[in-house]
Amino acid sequence: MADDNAALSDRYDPSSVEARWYATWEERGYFRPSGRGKPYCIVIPPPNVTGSLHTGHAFDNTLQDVLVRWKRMDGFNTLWQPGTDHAGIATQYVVERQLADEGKSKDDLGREAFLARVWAWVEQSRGTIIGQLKSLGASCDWTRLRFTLDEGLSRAVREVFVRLYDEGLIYRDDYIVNWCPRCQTVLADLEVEREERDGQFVYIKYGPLTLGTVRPETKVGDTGLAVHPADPRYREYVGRTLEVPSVDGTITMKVVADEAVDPEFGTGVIKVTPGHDPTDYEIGKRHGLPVRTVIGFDGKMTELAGRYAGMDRFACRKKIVEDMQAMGLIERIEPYRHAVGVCYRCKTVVEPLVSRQWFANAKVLAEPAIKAVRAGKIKIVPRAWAKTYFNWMENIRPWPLSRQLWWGHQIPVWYCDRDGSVHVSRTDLAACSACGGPLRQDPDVLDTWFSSGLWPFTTLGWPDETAELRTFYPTSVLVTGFDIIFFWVARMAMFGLKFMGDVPFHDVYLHGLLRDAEGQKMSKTKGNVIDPLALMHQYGTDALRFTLVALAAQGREVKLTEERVEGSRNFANKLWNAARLVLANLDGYDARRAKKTTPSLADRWIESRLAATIVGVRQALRKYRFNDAASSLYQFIWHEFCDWYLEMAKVSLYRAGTPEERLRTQHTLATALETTLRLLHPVMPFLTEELWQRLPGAGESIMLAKYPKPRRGQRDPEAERAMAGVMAVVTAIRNVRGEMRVPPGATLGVTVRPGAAGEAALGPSPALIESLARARLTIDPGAARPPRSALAVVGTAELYVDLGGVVDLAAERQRIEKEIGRAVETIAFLEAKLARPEFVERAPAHVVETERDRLTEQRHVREKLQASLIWIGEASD
RNA sequence: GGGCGGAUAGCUCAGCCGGGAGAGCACAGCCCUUACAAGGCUGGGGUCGCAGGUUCGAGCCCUGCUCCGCCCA
Repeated sequence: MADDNAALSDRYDPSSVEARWYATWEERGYFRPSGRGKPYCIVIPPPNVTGSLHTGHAFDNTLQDVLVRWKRMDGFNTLWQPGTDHAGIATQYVVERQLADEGKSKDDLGREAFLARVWAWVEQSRGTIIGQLKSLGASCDWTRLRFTLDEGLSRAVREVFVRLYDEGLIYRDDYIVNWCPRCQTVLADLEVEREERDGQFVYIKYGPLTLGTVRPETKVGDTGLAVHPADPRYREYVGRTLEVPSVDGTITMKVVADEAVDPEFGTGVIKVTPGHDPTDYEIGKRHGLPVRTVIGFDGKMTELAGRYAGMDRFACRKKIVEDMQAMGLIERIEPYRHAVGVCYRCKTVVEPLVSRQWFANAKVLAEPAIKAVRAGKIKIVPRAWAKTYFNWMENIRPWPLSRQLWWGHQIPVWYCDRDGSVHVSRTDLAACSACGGPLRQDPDVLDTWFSSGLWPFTTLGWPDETAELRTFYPTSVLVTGFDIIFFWVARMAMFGLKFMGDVPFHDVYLHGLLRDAEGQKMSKTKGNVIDPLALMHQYGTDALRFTLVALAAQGREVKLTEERVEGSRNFANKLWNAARLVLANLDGYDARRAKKTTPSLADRWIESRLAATIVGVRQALRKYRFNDAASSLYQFIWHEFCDWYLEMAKVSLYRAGTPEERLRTQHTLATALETTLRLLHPVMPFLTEELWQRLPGAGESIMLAKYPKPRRGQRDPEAERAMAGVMAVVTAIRNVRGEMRVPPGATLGVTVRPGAAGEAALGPSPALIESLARARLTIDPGAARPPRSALAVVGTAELYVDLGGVVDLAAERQRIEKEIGRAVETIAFLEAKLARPEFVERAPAHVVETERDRLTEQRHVREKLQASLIWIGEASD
């Protein structure tokens, strides 16, 4: 092993490590639940099988892997359930576009051939995605991989549909819905995005009235006019029927009064087009206005549009305005920027249309889901999102379930055309149970979120009562982006409570969304997508993972930059090299003998700091404060272990150490590093395993090792205090060196004059200070300041740094004056604070005490520094 | 229209229960000191968006305002 270690490169090379360890872990079955301990379960947010994963997925899955690896090491019976989502409309759209590139449409192929084509794509995409997750180090139990269209999950979908139908919670209705003319399907409100578009606000004359509209083409679908009931301007028209000249002759329109009209907007009059606007649909219902469908499912004007029939809706908009202008029906036209609804997949402007669809009564389902969050049975982290959840859930609207797609779970409903009966069934039906006539299955499929809403229990086996379901439901935590609270989190909460009688997860951790450096959402069309594989390849998977964990502050935007990943790569390299140093110095190390030796101040200090880090990291993970965990680890490893402890260890290893001290140092090096690797493993699994395996006494895998636990008595406040003193002295000497431009190579003579506090810490540690500060120390309580020396004040001690013949008195004066300035400022602040009786009387005693101590110390510092100025004055004479 | 965020160093962002503000990167100076130049040491840099209020004390709590962003209708 020593030979291996000697051969360690001075740079960490992830490529030679990652694939090897992942394959080993998977082969040995480490990702499967151990079957021992309390259950801990995360179900993966199933990625859409629409291609490959982006950095946002890497983010989401890294956080899950951190939790899962941590809990697994902590002795839980851990399951990370993987799978993918068929993603109805999204996947169908991707494949349709592929076909379009070949000059074909899905209708050319027909339903069956098209679906075969989608399946082929799915196989490919799914392989890519799983490969990416494995590259990321995701410790999912791949033997349990699921897909929303799997036989079992499909059975669950039917079961749910039938039960809800039987309870009257699923029903068929004619209603105005969002229609995507490109995808040829209904969309739920959630699936419609708003986009700002430039348009025109056209003021049209309707007989004696004038009104503004952004959709003049729907004029031929108008069946009424509406005003606000309290609007005095139009009171006389309410209830009247107007004969108004229009593009297609004269039409009669009833004027109604409705609260929904905003009298401030436009002229205060609106045209009512119940067939093409949700608000108008409601108004029409209230006042008995008929629905006139003038735009069809293809986005073209219908027969009812008269001479515009067959025209595209946007072409018609232009034409109708021209026609009305020619007829003098347009009063004026204003440019107008407004938000239009577009399909969330293909960005086509949606058309509100009345059609017959299947709906779920979301209001009834939502109630228990609201209560569960209120009662704390589901804990949303960060808490602020609970408000958003309530806001939506309390105003939830019927959920349109059917989609006019081919890809997905076909709705388990059969119609008999002979007797008009409707049959809802768990199993396929062939003949009408009533009349024996042939049946026709509803051609539509279910909203993709209908099946993903069942994910936490269908992946565990439901509707069968499996052992996994009993063990792992409710799952422990759901980790996902805040953008799918409504789409997914809310639906899982509803379905879980409905069908399992319990919440689907105890915690929901909602993270921000990954953005590029400019804060832009990553998208393929913008070309700003960062490929996770490319980053992993260039910087190492652990570096990417560390970066993502460090960025996971509980905000809304997570801005990823390559520089950040580079920094993490450097961090990995730092740890790699620290381990090299440790490994290169373990010759003759014997753990059993080493344990009997006495730890030095440095040993006690690093052990205490490590204990503090363990507490900090565990606490951060428990609270899903991933970035805090990352910075604790970074701070400890780089700035405490490497910057200080390793440098101090060199002293006893190379210079001042007795054999026993050397042994003890080896022991601390080995154990502290070993513990640190375990503590870091969930974040950087590959590097930690690779190094851990090289340490003496390593086991089978770091994955099976215990996660570090805090133990009573590990903190050593005395050692931390003493080390703080040593570090302050070292820093002060280095400071003088830096400010006075003394070359780092030169050894400085330093006389220490301990002050009132005694600086007891200096006693056992001059060798440490000498080494770390490259100085030769003389400790003398009675020392006078030698000529040609600079002064540093640490606490109540004075350090005289001998600068040989080269002291630049002007530079020294400048340096001292700067420090006096700082002390004077602090003193003034503290004096003012302590002079106020309110502070002294009302602030807690310990706060007052601390401030008094600081004042005393700062006064002392100022005094010494001022004396130094006098000394400089004399010396320069 | 309703709701929710954000505004802190040049940049990107942390900052928990109120006790003189931190990190990474960037910047400046000195160093190839045998773990690491993907490095070391040192340093400069802040009216915590604005205005009030509560408090002995406010980046943090309250009110109002300005600007930016997101969600819902």
